[in-house]
Amino acid sequence: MIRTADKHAKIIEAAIKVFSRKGFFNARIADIGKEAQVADGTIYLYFNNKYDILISLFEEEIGKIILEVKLLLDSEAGDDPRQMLRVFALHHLRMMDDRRELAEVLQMELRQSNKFMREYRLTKFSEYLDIISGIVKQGQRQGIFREDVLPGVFKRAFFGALDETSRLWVLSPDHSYSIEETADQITNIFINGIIVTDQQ
Amino acid sequence: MIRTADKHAKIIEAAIKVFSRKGFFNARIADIGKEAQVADGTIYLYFNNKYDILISLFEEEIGKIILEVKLLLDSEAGDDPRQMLRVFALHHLRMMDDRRELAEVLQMELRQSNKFMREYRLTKFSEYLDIISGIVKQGQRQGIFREDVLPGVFKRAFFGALDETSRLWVLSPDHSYSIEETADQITNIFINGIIVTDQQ
Amino acid sequence: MIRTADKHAKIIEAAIKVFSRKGFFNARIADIGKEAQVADGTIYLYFNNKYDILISLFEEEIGKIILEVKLLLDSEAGDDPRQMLRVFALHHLRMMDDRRELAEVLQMELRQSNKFMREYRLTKFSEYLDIISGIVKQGQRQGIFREDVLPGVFKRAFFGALDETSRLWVLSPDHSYSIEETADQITNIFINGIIVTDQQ
Amino acid sequence: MIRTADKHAKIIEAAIKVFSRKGFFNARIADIGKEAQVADGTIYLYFNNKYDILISLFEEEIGKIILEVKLLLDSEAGDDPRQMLRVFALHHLRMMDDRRELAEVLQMELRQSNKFMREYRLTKFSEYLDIISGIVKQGQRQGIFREDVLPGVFKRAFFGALDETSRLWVLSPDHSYSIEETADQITNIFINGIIVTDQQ
DNA sequence: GATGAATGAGTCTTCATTCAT
DNA sequence: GATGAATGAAGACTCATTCAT
Repeated sequence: MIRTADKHAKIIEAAIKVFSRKGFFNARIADIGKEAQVADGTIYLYFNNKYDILISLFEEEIGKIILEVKLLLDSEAGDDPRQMLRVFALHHLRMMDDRRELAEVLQMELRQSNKFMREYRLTKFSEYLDIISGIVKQGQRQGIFREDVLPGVFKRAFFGALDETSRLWVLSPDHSYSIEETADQITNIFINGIIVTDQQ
Repeated sequence: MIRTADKHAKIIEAAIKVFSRKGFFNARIADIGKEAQVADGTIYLYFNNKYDILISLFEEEIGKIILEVKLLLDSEAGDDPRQMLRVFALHHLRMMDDRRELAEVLQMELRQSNKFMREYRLTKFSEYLDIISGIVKQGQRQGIFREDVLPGVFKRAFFGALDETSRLWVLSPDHSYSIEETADQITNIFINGIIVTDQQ
Repeated sequence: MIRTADKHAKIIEAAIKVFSRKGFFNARIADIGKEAQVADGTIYLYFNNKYDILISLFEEEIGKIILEVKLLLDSEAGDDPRQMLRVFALHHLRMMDDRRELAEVLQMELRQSNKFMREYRLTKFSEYLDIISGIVKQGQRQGIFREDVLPGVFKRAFFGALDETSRLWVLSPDHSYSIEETADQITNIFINGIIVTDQQ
Repeated sequence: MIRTADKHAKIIEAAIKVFSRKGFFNARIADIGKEAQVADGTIYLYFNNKYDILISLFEEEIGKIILEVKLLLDSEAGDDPRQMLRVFALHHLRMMDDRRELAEVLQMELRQSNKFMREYRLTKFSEYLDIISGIVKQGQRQGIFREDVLPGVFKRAFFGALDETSRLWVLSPDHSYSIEETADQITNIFINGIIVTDQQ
């Protein structure tokens, strides 16, 4: 039914707003209900419990981001892994800037969840990080990136750099530097850091 | 009094253990009391409330880390900003590996706190990050690092990379790569990323 | 309509199963709906509320039992009040054994209901007990039972003895004694207890 | 500490009142707290949960009753099992009459509990019933009661008769017959029912 | 200073009941 | 008549904090 899909989405949207405002633990189910304009009990028709809302939110929203970034990589990065990293970084920072509330939730709650809801396994998040290591591996096959770079370390370092940087805007929304500038800065550092140079 | 100092420290230590095990919100004051072998009420002789324990923990422990890393930079890095970044990275990862429980607390709770306890201002954390930007600035003055690198962006990117990487061990303590190897990987990426090269 | 009667009966049957399994208070309307294969809302077309299901169940099922036992008394007990008590006891215990689920509901819920749903007056239950006192009175008129026996006390004592005894099977369905044996034991005690003897 | 014992007892007393008034399921913890003049949370310092209050209540109160009746049997019944049954019946009915609220709770809730809190095993209740079968066995050894009477059936029948009868007063406190009269009636029936007579 | 019993506000979750379809 | 999605009141239980000892 259309109703059903509607309400599920409305609740997730409301939860993003409320969690971003108060944090997961300080948010009350009643807050989400009010924001989504449904009764408290209705939430439990779509989610098992409060944790389940957070987990669903993570998986669904990160799922959307993955689709977006993959589309963008296909259409705008060609086959150049340097360009791909640039596209990934720019998309990540833009998304974090456009969807401020979602960004806050991801930054604040994802880590806790990783630990306390281990049963759920944040599979989508892993998938997101694996896009980065995939790019690195491709670049290594193409002889563009150094062979000694560990993709599994790089993906975390690159994501960590982007994530920590974007917190700047989430916390203080008046950028001193533009998103594009920052994305360039970071991507340049990482590309220069792993590119094969003549003298080496 | 020495006793007093004793108990304050005992409570902080206990809080680190309990918060790392359960997270701040799931931890009960009673848990900390039991772990520290003091009565619940005693905790309120040393801290204003539950939040205050977390904030004090942050400031004091990060304060210690700052002292350690500054000492190390003085004694082992000479005047070379590349070496300084290497020392910083290695110290950070070692510390996160040695003090696993503290590492978990910092990684899980620092972000939430940044937002919800704004009044407290995590001044020590800022100070810690500023060590990185200080190194970059020095390197730029020495003509070793590129002028166009923004120290304020770099410090966050570098810290983010280290932080995200170290989560690997916190979550799955059986490293596949050694700490030294990883510290080298990351430092190399960042140094290569910002170093002044001949052709430029 | 036959359909209607059908559904009313289906719901009562389902309620017996569910109440016996979980008890009245722990049973959910949804459980009954699922068991009866009707929607939750449908139940409210046939009953005013949850209590009403229980009360209807009592009155209807006890009504059936009364009809059965009266038929049996007519056909098998002749005019002998001793035989009548025997028939009553045997029928009661057999019924409790055959309809285990109904037995559980009666034993567990009848007492609570007596108190909290006073408005409803368990008239059928009173009628059932009055069969016993009727037998006693007849026996007294016939000079078989002692005049000083109070039928109003006897009916409760006799019913209580049967009821409490039958709980043995409801709780632990593997009898050590047969139903007939037990019915005889109890009836003998009560008949011997009130019969007019030569020496008295 | 005396305080502790005090509060535990106060809560049990309050629970008896509240449960007798509203029944276990309709009673709210807040009701008990108010009645006992303690905060809701305090109740959870002395009991694990709502069920635990009921179970504790059962075990403790039945424990007291057992002590009383055993004392009475020792002091007033001599060695005559007929007299012992009489004493038991009289004590039971008197107690049910004197402690009306406790009586209601026992009559209304004991059966449900038997089923739903099986884990707890109502050991004290079993012990209480075993006093009856003990008397019967003694009477059989003395040649006063018939050998073919099954003590395990008798104990339930006798208790059931007393229990069901006493509900008369609990529900409608204005007796038409005195307690002594009723106790005599029932005991006579049961004694006559199982006594060895000359002709047998 | 130290204790820990007591407090009671706060919240997730359940579920009987309703009503638009 | 039948449905079942939606409602929202209700209540068991937790736990940070206090304060008399």
